Amino acid sequence: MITIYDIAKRANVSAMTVSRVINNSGRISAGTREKVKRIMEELNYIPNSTARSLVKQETKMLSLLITDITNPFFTTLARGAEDAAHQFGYKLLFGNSDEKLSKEKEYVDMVLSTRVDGLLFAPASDASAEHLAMLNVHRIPFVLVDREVPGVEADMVLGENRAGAASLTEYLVSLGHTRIALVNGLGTVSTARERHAGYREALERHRIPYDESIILEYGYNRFDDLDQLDRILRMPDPPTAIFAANNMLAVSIIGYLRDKGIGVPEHMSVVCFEDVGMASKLDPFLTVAVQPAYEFGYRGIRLLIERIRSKDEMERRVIRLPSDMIVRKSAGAPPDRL
Amino acid sequence: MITIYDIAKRANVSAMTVSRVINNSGRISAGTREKVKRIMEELNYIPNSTARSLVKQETKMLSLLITDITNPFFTTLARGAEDAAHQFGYKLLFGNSDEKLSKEKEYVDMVLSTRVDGLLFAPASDASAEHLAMLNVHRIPFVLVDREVPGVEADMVLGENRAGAASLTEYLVSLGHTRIALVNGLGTVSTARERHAGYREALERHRIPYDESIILEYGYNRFDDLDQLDRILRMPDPPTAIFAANNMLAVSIIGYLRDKGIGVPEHMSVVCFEDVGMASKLDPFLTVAVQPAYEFGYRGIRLLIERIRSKDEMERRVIRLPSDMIVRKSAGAPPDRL
DNA sequence: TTGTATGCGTTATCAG
DNA sequence: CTGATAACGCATACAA
Repeated sequence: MITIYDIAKRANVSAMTVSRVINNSGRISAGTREKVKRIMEELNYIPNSTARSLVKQETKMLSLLITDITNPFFTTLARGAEDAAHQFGYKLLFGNSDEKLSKEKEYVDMVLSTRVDGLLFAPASDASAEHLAMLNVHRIPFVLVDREVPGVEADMVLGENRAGAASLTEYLVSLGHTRIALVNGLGTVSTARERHAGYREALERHRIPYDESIILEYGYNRFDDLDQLDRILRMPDPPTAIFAANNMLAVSIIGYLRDKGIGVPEHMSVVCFEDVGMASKLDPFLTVAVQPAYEFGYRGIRLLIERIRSKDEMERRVIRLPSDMIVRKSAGAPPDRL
Repeated sequence: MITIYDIAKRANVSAMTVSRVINNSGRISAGTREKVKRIMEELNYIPNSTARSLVKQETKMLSLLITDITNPFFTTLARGAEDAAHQFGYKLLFGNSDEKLSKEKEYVDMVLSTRVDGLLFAPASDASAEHLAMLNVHRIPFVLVDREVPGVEADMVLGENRAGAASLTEYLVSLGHTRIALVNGLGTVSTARERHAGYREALERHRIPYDESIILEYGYNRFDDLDQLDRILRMPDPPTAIFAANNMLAVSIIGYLRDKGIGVPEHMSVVCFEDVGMASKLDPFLTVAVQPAYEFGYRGIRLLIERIRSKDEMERRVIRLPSDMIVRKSAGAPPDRL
């Protein structure tokens, strides 16, 4: 490996001089600067950032922890995060918790020892508080993205889940639906609670009774126990519409309905939070509330970098990003009205 | 920051003893081991891997460079890579070249200075050879994934593009099509060349004339200049089917046809290489050749780790992964036969 | 079983 | 404008 000493020897200067030209620090005569630069080129020298990190106590690495790398929302978010990081001279370490606390913990341990300069964190659930506490112990700055955690004070980039869910629900109501099922994420995740609140709020506004028996809960990426859905379909007064709290759930639900021969939207209307990536381009079918996923990532990283630079002197910042309802074809009037 | 010296002082041992219990190396009396461990717990000690990397000359970090982070093929590949890396105790640094050589170069420079132990590399084009050469200069092991580069000898995980493309084409032929357009990726990318070869091979096998005027070339992620497509649609004898060389192209083409009021498959059959993620779950519509994307990533990382461990003593390995044709509904008999 | 000296590649500090 | 020295946190080699 070529080091600054190799360069120094060849250039007949000290290692410090080489270091200075690399970092453009201190005054250096044009002559030696050119000479050193030339030799660095010749020898294909590349600074060792490990060594630099050790002395400077910073790695210029940020970490992004998401809960589902196969979900287009998170990959688009990742894209935004990567762009921002790259733009500001940071590298990005990715992690995928799969919505699992155990994987999340392993990942937190990993980044702790890697000494990243900061973390953009999408917590798997409220229980992530414990992992966040570890970050605090070790003074690693972090920004929460997409989800918040009760009791944890931090910079955050969140969606307007409540308003978005209310709009989607009201849209169904405007179509004539009064029996609207909610297939939600787990109650331990803030977005699920907020979407639930928005749903309920819309119902109340229109004096539609809230019925717990048509509220279902699943993990955002694990739609396994279909019996629950089956149960509400077999009710004497089954729902005529389903509000799925995220895209994966919506996709699974529609597949399930298709297998049962239940047409969407003829027999059942379906809307959901989050767009479905390529699917909506291939066939603009699903009516959704789209979140600005790229912005989540981009602004999250920016916030994080500002936090790192300002240490604890900046006051806490929370950004709320609105979602945008896109009406397509998966919801229509309830069948009994036709 | 807590260091091994802090632990050592509290435990009345030397730093080396602490280092030994951390690494389970050398013989240590059960007593001191326990004592040291307890104190590490108390102080929330976490080893500084930057320092460790510097002395051990390895970072336990691998890097994955893909060309499109929004393409489900690559995110699934990434998922496999991450699983493998995690399983073998490596961290994964992600990069996204966007099919652009300039971004690829920046990324290569970055990882070079980060001193990752190895790279899983999906080259943007044949011109990536230059960047690969830089890796060789600095003795960074790498494995090529999805695409190969002429003149570059390396371990690789590739798809059976030729056979897959031939199957897809033959399927169209079996449906009765004889005018089949190919909307391909750039000729500077190995997969595009191989898919083209497979297409041509199938045509020849069935004595169908090969017509260059219905071969189009686009970047895999940039389907902009639609005039080309328009031109072949207006031909006196337009194609009755289109073979899109990747998923993004297929999605764009179908959107374009839809806007023109051309129904798929009634007026035009469309098939493509690569599945379309959620879209195929939401509506199993597109007939495709699916590649085992997860395996690409998982096996790529395994190959890379084996290469790192064996230095240059292992012989070169090339893994070819077959694709699987899934017949859905986007292709049918040519309209003039109905 | 445990400790001491040294070095990994770089930068901060202070001296010249 | 340039250089010598120490330090970052840890592990290797050797000694005790």
